Formats: sequence, C-alpha cells, structure tokens
Amino acid sequence: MEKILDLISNEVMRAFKANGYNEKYGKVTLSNRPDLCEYQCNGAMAAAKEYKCAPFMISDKIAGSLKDKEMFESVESVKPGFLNLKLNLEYLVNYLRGMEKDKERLGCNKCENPKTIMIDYGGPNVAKPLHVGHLRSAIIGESVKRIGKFMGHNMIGDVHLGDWGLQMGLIITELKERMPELVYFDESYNGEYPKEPPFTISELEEIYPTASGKSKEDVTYKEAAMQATYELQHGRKGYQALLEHILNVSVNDLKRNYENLKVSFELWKGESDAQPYIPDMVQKMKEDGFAYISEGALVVDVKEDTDTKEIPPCMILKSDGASLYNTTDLATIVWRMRDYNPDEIIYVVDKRQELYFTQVFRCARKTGLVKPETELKFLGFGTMNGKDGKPFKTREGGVMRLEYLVTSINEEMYKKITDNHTVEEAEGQKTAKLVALSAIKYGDLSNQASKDYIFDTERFTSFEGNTGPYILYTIVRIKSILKKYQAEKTLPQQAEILPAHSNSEKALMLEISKFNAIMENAFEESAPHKVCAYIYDLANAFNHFYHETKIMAEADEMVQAGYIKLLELTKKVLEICIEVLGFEAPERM
RNA sequence: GUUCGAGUAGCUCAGCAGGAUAGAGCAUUUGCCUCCUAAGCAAAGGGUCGGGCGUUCGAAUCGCCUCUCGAACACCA
Repeated sequence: MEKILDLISNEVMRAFKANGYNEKYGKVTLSNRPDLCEYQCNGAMAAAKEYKCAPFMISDKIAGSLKDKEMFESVESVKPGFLNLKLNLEYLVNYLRGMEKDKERLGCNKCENPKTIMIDYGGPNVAKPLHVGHLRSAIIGESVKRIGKFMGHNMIGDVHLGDWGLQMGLIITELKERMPELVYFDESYNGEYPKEPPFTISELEEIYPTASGKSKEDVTYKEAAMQATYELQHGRKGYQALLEHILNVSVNDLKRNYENLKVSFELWKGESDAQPYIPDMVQKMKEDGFAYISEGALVVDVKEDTDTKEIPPCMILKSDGASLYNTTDLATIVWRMRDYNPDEIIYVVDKRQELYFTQVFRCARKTGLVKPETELKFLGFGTMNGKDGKPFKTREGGVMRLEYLVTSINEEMYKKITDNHTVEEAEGQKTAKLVALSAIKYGDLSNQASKDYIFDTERFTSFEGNTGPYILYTIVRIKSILKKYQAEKTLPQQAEILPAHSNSEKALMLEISKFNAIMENAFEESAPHKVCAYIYDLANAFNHFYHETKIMAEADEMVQAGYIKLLELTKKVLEICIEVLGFEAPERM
C-alpha cells in the first residue's frame, strides 16, 4: 500500500499545481501541533517568496480547493500561511481495512528491487566468552537484519569469528604444558585423532586467559606460542585437529549464548576462512601497481582530494611480511564477493573503528575487490556505559560476561513477576526470560546506535515508561481482551473496523496508519530506534484508548466487533515491530 | 596538534532536509482499581535547547567563532 503521508501529500501537491504553483510546495508533514491538526503543510510560506504575495493568500486558495476532497475532514488556512489538515474518518478506516486485508505485511510493500546484503555483526573470539562489549553488535545487527528481511531483501548475517592468530597458539601451548601426552603433540602420529575434544568449554575459557597471562611474563612461553601459531598456520596436522576441537567447543557455546539473545547467523565464518585468499589478493594488488612498500610495510594509498584530514594508507602487510587485521578483512571481502556477490556489506562495529574501515573500504574499492556499485556501509555503534557514564564494568572493574548480565536480569525479572502475581514456576521463568530480553534489547535499540548510552540495570528492570516491558505489557493487555472476547462469543462475519467513536480511537488509528512508512524509513536509515519510538507512541495511543473505552462492556455488538478488529490490527503491528527488534511477548505477565 | 562526534528539564533520552506554545520517561506532587491486568491512565511543577555572532518573515535545527567532554589519528584487533 502507498504510504498514507504520500497519499495526502499527493493530494495537496495536486492542489498547488491546479492553482498555478509549483507542486513541490505541497509537501505534507506530520503535525507538530496535534491540538490543531493531524497533518500540516507549510509550503505556502515558502511559496510566498517565489510568487511575491502574502503566504495566507496562497494557503487560502489551496484550502479552498481541498475543502471538498473526501480525504479530509477539515482543511484550514491559518495565520501566516499554515495549512492544517484533518483526515476524514471514512478515509482513514478504509486505509486500515486495507492494512488488515494484507495479513502478513499489513500494507507494508516489499521493496521493488531486493538486494543481497551481507551483514557482519558478531566478532566474538573463539575460546573467550562473550562479554558485554559484544552485546550491542549482536542486538543492533540482528535487528537491522530482520528489518531488511521484512522489507524483502536477502540478508545474510555473518558472525565473523576471531579465530586466527596468536590466541590459538597460546591455547595449544598451554594444553601441551598440561597434557603433553596427548596425541596431538606427537608429530610422528599418523592415525585418526579422537572425536572427543580433550577439554570442556569452561576449561577452555580458563586456559586462554591463563596462557595469555603467562605469555606476558614469560618470553620463552610467548615464543613457544608464536611457534605453535606458525606451525598451526603452516599445516601441522595435530594442531589443526586441535583447532577443530577448539572451534567446535567454542562455537557450540557461542551459539547457545546467541540463542539466548534470539540472535542467529546465517554464516559462521571466521578470520581463518579468509586466509587462503590472502596470497593471490596481495599478489594482484602488487601487480596492478596499487600496493607499494612504505617504511618497510606494504601499503595502498587511500587518500582522496576531498579529504579534510589525513587518511593514512591502508596497510596490507607488516614490515615483517605478516598479515594483519586489514589483510584479513580485505580477504574476507574477496570471498564474500566470490561466494555471495552482495550488493551491500554492512559492518556493525564499534564506532571507534570508523577511520580504519574507511581505509579498508577505499582500498577494496580502489583495488577492485568490489564492484564500483557495491555499497560498503559502516554502521558504528557507541559504547555501552555504566551508570557513572564510564564503560560498563563489573563491580570489581573487570569485563562482565554477557551470560552473567543476562542471567542477573532474568532473575531480577523473575522476582518482579512473582512479587506481583502467583504464577507457576515454569511459566514464571519463561515469562521472565521474555520480559528480560525485551528490557535489554529495547533499552539498547531505543537509543540511536551511533551514540554512547547508559546501561542502567535498575532503570531497565523498573519497567516503567519507555521500556520493553511496557510494550510487552500493552500487547499482553490486548491479548487478554481478545481471549476474553473469544471465550464469550465469536466475531460476526461482517465485523469491520468502524469509523472512530472517540478522539482516542482516531488517534490510535492514525498511529497504526504510519506503520509502513516507519518500516521503510527504519530500513533506509538502518535505524531500529525509529521502530522503538513508533511502538512507544502506538502503545501510548492504545493505552489511552483502552482506558477510555470499555470494550467488553460495549452493548452494540457491531461496535464491539469493530473494536476487536482494531485491537487485532494494533496487536499485529506491535508484534511485527517487536519481531524485527528481536524479542517477543508472553501470553501473560 | 588535526579530524570527527556529543553538549536539549535534576537524571536518561527524542526532536535536527528551518515553521505556530521545544517533547517523552524517570524522579517530585496530585487524582483514578464495585469496571477488559494500576507494569496502566489523567494532571501539575520543572528549559535563556553550552555560549556568541550571522543567514531568514521564522533557528534546538543551517553557517562562522568559542567553551566543555569523548573518540580516532599506519606495523594492535
């Protein structure tokens, strides 16, 4: 369906044109004076300059020719030159009926030209637990992906594991010290390696920090780790078998953690998957004359004439010939283009890496790794801070494990729920998990991704105001009425949404009608927070209506049935929205 | 130092292709459960939109200057 704002704009633009003015002045916006009107057009004041006359002369004329249009309930021309518009009830109701008919998408058209978009939003390291630093990337990336999918794009999420480099060597070295008898360390061994990993995830999570600590103090240990890394990367069989185990154990655990957050990835690729592409890529950059030696390192110039600041060259190989993060990221682009040929790649990464990614993107473009029209988008997010405004830490000052954070909020939530109601243990736990997740995700997503934000556990778990739980509560209220209605009667065949009986009902309808425009805009700007702001408004509008309207007590069957239809539509809109945000509502709470 | 970002109510944040009285939530104060879940609704107080200058009929929004804070600035990822 066409967006309602466009339909209105088109009508007003036609009126401008019909009166001999440039139609561009007919653009309509949402009213910022809801007490006066629902939509407004300020074009007359801008047009006054061009046509050298008083603004209200123009707005009067336009109002005159719009007055009889069935779209509007009222059109007023006000003082300097505002056009204040109110939508006709029938017109609005018809629009909602149209939305309702489109059961899956509620009138939100899929995009005309679906794109293949890869989205890189994980970045967890193998053998290290997820910590709060991984939260934003996961939450924002997942939501952007879901919004894209809803709009009809082919979205491919890639976790992009940190599974390459010294950390692997460190783990192997530590394992060797602890269990030198393992066959993986026997170079003469030729048989099959055991299927069972020689460690559990919790052992692995302890091994890495231990090894990392040792390597900082003990030079020999570090050298051993570097040697192990080298041998691993050059095909030592036993080590590669160990790497398999490390990956499997670690990835299983990561998947479990991400599942708890309702985050999933289409691809579980890692930095190691990019390594095979490096030699050819580097070779080609040299042959094509892009890469040259500067201060010993192999670099590609990426500065442009329009730069307002110095953009250092993109380094491809260190002066010792080793590859680095840039190399891996560029090589990752190589396989992504080769295997998926995406129209766009989105990186959901800490915003502090912006300059770095500017270099990588420019280098990829300049050296022809991507097509000229391939979009490389940096979606930087800000830091998650504690209540003191400084980066989020545990009470002891360490990095908080994500699992711990989630569990503690789950428990907090369970307490609140059981304080308020008596619920069965199992249902209470399940509800607590859903509500907790909404608190965490909404708390994050309702902020603009690019800004730092304060993760205030108390605020997020207090459930008042603009929070995830408030949204869920609204949905639960609707579900509750619908259930009650269904228990008592069946919806008449001819039931339809009827023209609003009150201001609050119309206000609710107006909110609902914005749905497709919001989704489209949220996708275009990769901005989940717009969806949050929308459902908050929608939930407010509903609660206002709910408070004024006794739905179950309504005597007129058809009026009541109309309310039920409106409630169903409201619920669907809310549910689609929280679905793209990445959480869901319980039946009761 | 250079560049980028931020500065809006006591606190956390919206608003920023210029528009009519700058909006929410929390906190504070006050009403509303014989009535579909009060995790709700209604209402009050609270602001020189960091400061200055400019463009404009009109600026939180655009331009310039300035102050404060944060971040980034080639061999880390």
